[in-house]
Amino acid sequence: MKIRIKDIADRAGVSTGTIDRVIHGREEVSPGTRSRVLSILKEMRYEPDILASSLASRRPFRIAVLIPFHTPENWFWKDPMNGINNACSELNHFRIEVKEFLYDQFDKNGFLEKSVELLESFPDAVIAAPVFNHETREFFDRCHEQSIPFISMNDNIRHPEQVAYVGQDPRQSGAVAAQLMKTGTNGQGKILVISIARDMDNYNHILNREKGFREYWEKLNGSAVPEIITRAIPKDTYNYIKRTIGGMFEEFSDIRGIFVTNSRVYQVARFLHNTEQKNIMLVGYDLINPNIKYLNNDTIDYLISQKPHEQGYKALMTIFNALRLNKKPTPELLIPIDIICKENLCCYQV
Amino acid sequence: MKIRIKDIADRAGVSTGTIDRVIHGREEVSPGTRSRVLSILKEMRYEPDILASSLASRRPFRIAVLIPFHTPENWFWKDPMNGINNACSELNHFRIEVKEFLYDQFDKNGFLEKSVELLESFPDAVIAAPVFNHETREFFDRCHEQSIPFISMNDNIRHPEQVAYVGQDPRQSGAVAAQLMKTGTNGQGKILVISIARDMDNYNHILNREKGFREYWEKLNGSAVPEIITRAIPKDTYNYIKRTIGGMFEEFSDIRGIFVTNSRVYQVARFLHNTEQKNIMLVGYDLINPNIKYLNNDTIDYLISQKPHEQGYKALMTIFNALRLNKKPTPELLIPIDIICKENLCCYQV
DNA sequence: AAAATTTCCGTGTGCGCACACGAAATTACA
DNA sequence: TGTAATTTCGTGTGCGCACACGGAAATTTT
Repeated sequence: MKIRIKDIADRAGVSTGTIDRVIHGREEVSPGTRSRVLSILKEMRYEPDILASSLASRRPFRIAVLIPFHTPENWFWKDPMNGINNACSELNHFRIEVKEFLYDQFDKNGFLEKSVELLESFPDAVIAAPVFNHETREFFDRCHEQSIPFISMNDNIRHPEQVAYVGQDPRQSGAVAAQLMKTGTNGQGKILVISIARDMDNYNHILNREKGFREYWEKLNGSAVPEIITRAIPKDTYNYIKRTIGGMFEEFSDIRGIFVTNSRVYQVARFLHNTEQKNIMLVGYDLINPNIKYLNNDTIDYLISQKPHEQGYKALMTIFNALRLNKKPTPELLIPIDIICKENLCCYQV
Repeated sequence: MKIRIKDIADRAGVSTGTIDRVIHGREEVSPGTRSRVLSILKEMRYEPDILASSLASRRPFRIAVLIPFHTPENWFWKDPMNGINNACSELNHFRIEVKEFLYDQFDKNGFLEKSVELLESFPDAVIAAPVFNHETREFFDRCHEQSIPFISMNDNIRHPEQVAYVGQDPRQSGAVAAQLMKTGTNGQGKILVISIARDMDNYNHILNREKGFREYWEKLNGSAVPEIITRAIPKDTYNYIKRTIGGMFEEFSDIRGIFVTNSRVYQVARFLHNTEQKNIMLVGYDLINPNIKYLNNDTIDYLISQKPHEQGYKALMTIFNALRLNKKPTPELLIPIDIICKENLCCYQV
């Protein structure tokens, strides 16, 4: 039923050793038999038995991870790493090893150093998050030169050679936020779009989310459309935010909703809570603790989850499936845009 | 590093064959050595290598599935079965076999026949959906007698011996629907709760969803609370539904929202669409085609997904993990209560 | 033409486990 | 005490593959 190396060998009139050499692309095979074996392999649709293969090979399958490290103040990259490690432990029967190359997400040189270190370790595959766009692109080129397959997560840079991209569509998530806003405000009044970001971190995401948010209303015809006021806040200290948002409330009347384009939404929630403004609809991103706190006391109405854990998990699973099981993935693995409220929160917490 | 049977054998002063007999609970081992080996196994924390184990054993791991079949008119059980089959093909390296025992969900005798047939095939594990509560309970007892592990999905019956339950919390999903309703109506006006169900299928689910919906408003203090009017519709023909709902609109003024407690929400959507009532908020269940149609044309505002595919997938994965990998699962595997709108629909469609 | 390389390929062993077979030890029975 | 029956256990083989080793054939060198 199942085709084994032995079957191929019999058919080709050579020994299993030769088949093995062909399969693994090793030398010491004459061009003639090599091409003959290759065609028989294809013809008989040989697929290696991953059980026997993993059992017999001493060397583990080594995956290198190149993402920023997390700190007590910046836990953003903690969940993706956990997701990767969880996937790894689920697959550890297959002798998988994950090696972490973690860098400071604000230090370009640190990134470069780590990426060199990574390439010198000659891993079997790479998972990377493109924080520094240009540098990551060069790093991927280097991977390709060394013929190391790689996968990108969280932020798409569409390298022609990448196995896949795992992440969320930021435009679409902006549209989801707009739909929630429409349900809550019915298109009346004004809506603020607030981006709180120092150092432009994740700036692409923020821009695209806002874009998707605005496009939603443009596509709407016939219904009422609110006035949308955008503001970028370059500092994430509470005092600064309080002053900025407070100023906007003085400047504009009839504000019905606020859409915060990233995880800093808890700062706006804090402001609304402190000033006891109950009837403002508030939507933001990410299930981090301060956000959850304000979700539970009804200051934040909805959060959109990026599912960082699942991103890491899927990245590892996908690259394993692609390389060990020969299952070619869809090039863009889009993570669902989950809408979280107080009532369904519990199911999403790991 | 890793403990093998050989290590245990050396330690116990016997051969690997004896260890094998102890591990598999076979006879032909003296009580003395058996207990000695058992304690050494525990002490050294032996865990079998599932790779080698699957490779060496000729017999596949046979899983029996006892759920209703689906028809062109009743596709409810199609996705769970697909989820099971997908999980199976992901695990098929490990020599897994799924055998389906499908019955008519309205025919109790058919269920009984299939369950007898199943037990006579002596599977290694069972996945079942408890449509007939009492009969399923007896069936689980029978499984336990034959020492066949089993897992229940979609509807919880809490059998003491079951490996786990996979499904959604219907109460909580009712609360989610209520939260959406509150966002959309702000607690003003009246809300209808409609249950369209012939033959009381899934009746428990329906009751609990309504319960959760009502409890949400009871817990609310300080805010406006709408008047909630419940109605059960025992037939699912459009004419009947049109008459009933039409009557309610005549009877009650200021209806702002409708919550349909199951997948028949498309019938209500059809009514609203035909009568051109645009400002009624409509929330229901399940991503089935007619519902998706009305979601896309803005008649249905939100759908709650039961993720039937994921339920089947998780059921199989869980029982495999529990039995082959010795990973004990959490007894209740609750599927997230996903909120679907037109904008995030695409990510959830398989 | 013999020797020295180099190219090409077959054989054998082991990964950790399952299971069949048969041997040894023990017990039962005459 | 000897034999048969039974219990208890060890050995060997195979699952499909990876990889080391060494041998034969082809090629080059002397």
